[in-house]
Amino acid sequence: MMDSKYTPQDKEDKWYKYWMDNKFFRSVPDEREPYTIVIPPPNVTGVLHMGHMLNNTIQDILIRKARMQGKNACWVPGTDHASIATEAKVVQMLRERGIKKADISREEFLKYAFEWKDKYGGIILEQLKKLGASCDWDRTRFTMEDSLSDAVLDSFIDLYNQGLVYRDLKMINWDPEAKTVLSNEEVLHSEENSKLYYIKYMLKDSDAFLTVATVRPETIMGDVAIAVNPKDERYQALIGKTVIVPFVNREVNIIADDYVDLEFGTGCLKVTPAHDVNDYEIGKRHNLEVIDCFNEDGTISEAGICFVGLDRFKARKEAVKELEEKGLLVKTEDIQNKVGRSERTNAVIEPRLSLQWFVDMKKFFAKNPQVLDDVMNDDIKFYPSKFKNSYKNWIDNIRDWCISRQLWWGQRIPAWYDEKGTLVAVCKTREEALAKAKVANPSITAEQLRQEDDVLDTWFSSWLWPISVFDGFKDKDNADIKYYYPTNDLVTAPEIMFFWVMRMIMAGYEWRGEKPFKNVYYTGIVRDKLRRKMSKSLGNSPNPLDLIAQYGADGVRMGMMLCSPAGNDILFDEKQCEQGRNFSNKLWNALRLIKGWETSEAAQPKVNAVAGQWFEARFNQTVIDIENCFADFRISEALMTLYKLIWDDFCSWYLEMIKPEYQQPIDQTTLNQSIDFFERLMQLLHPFMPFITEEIWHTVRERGDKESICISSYPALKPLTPAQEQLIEESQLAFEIVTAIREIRAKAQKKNHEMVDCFYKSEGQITFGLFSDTIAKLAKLNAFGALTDSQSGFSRSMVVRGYEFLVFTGEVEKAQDNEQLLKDLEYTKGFLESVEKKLANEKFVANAKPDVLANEQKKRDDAIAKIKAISESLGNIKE
RNA sequence: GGGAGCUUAGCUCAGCUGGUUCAGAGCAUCUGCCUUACAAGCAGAGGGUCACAGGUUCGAACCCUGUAGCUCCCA
Repeated sequence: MMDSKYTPQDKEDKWYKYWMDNKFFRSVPDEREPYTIVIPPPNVTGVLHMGHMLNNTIQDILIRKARMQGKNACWVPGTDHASIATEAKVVQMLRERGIKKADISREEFLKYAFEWKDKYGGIILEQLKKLGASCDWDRTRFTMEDSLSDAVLDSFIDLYNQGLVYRDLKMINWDPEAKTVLSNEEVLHSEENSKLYYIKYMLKDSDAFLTVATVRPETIMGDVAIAVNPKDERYQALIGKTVIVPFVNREVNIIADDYVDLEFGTGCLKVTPAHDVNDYEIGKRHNLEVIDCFNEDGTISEAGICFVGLDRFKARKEAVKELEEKGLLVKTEDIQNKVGRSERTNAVIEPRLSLQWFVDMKKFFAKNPQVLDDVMNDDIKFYPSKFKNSYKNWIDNIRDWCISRQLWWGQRIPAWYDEKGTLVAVCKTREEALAKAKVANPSITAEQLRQEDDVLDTWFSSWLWPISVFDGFKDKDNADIKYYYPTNDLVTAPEIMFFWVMRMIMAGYEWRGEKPFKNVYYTGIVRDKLRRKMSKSLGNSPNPLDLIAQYGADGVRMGMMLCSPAGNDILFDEKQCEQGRNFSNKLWNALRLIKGWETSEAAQPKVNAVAGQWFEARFNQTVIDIENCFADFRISEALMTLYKLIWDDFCSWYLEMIKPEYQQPIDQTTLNQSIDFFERLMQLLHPFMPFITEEIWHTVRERGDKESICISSYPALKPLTPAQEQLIEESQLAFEIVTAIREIRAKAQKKNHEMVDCFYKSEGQITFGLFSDTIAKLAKLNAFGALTDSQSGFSRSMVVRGYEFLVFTGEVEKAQDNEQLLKDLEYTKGFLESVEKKLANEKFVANAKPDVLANEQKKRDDAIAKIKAISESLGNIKE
């Protein structure tokens, strides 16, 4: 006998192994229609978090469904090399072994890095398997492998040759912890509590002073001017005068510049071109010197003269202390200001003037206008479409993309310099570079050439991903890229729109002349019940693997999907997984019921035949509903629709209709029909809950060695016949009647096994179609028929759709039981009144469409009938 | 500061181009059931002035204007 509780743990590993052993997820080009998803490559250092769970569950649902629908489904997995994160891990590993990065060569470092990657880099992919992800693991790619690295270098060189990539000295975002530049997108800005310091700057040869407000006193040593707004009447007389910069006693001028905000602080701005983007601009306008007083690790440099070697935040404290001692600190204010932090290290970003490589985005879009256009005209469709706005807004205000990073882990930029540091060539090999260099300088030798030290941004690899995973750079016309590209769907979080989505689209048009995917589905962000984003630092994120262990992957998948409408954040609550687990158990018990039946030779009873016809109709109807949901990526709605079909229609109605008396056998026809339904329900459900559906599919019927539900044929779409439509219509009336009778039984405190009689008035006007016997069975009736004079005894009455029924419960009905009827009567009268008012309105009759009008008339007639029935019913009770 | 979006039941959300009893679903709640598939369950029930104020219309959750509150993106 099967256990009454489903235990997923032992089943899930078994089936994943079965799928892998039989290579069901393998895809190679053939004559079928392809359906392709490339995974947005997770960070190789990463471990599975709730965001991944959601994201990959959706991808798996899409890919499994496509696979069952006969498409050649290909889901390409892999990871990106995550330069900053991985480099930090490797440095840490080296430190543990007593090795300093500074003491080893670049080549040695990379050897260690690959060693680390081989050892720890696959964790997240293994975790995806626990989730049930049906990736083609033979296609697993990594952004640092040779073919993909070549693609990165080739595309860099290509862009350089077109003038789309350039090197320039600019203010950039510096991460002093990772000691590298970051792109704008990798900097997160948020409001933080800071202090605003009001500091005296003495006028030269005078006791007078200016008060300057700043949040960054540690940059005073880099001050080269004080700026005021030219319109600021307070300071007109001072423009052109000289002040003394504290600490360094530098003499600087008071200048006038429109940028200065009259309202902020005192209206006087200290200008530090090396350490602020706006100051840098002011400096350019006024030809000011740039004094960089920081080192790359955020400590004060020699150029700072004071506080040399101190960390910038310690220097700030020291500076404030010293200013106070010198009497130069006027006051301190608490303020909130925007602070930029590194997405990776959380270090406060330091604006820094630096020579870096950039992609000229405006020029790129001018060359590839489809990047914007094809999203706006839905050639690439965004779900939900509201994200088109953000996309456009971002492109309209685009800034150049900084792609160089001061790291070793990554593709080294293929640029070559001579001994003076002049760029002489952009090409892959030293030999090529030498040939190019010789054109300008015939005497140059290979040894004199120096390759760029910096590597390319990880995102400069992953934007090529939809092409490079199919080796579309190495061999432009290979069979894979021709077959799988463009891919179908990209599933990712909205915050990734600029990192991946837009850049993948850019790369797609630039190198393939074709979009990389047809649809982009943006998932919500996973938050906790309090709407806080799940994060490691808050500790509010459950460990996904623990959840899987507790509820089963199926339960967790279902739990996540039930509450994630497209584009809405999901407020994760373990209760949802519980709901998923409960559903698994429901399925399990349905299986138990069916497997427990003995069969008889008896012919199929009519009730069972009707049940079969009805469920077939409901099934077809739901398949269509689900398909429509999928067409709009309303995946959670698809699941809910299916959930209700299985729980309500199949378990609560269908199985109850056909269930034989206790320990009685069932006829073979009904059993076959039920197994058939069950099997098809499991197929519909398989994309959502792959494991339990496989288990049931194998249990409910004998299967061969290499058979699997995951490669079985998804139920076909069959439009409903008029007869089926009618059957569903009839069933709804029948169910209403059953529910009403059950309610009366409950009120009359009838035990489940106690049978009652039910008779209806209005004979001839009401028909139950094929459902008379079904009603009797489900409502536990002895007799069900038209009311005649022969019935006697105590009864309760009920009204369904304007028809009156008497349920003979054998007990006296109390007055309080009328309440519901009275309420009903009142409501219906009010309803009738509003309908009649509408119909009496000449303008309504004149303007409304004919079908609307007809409907209102029908509503009126129905209401009148209902009022009559209720009144009669109330009359009965009084007697 | 610029842009986008949201506000419907206790919670999370559906509600497409105004008109089917349109005010819905799931969860939660309440009541009664240990009925031999399932208490991780069964059967029933209650619950909303559709943020607020105006307007358009025969008719508004839906369209328009304003107000309040919230969220996100960008600077």
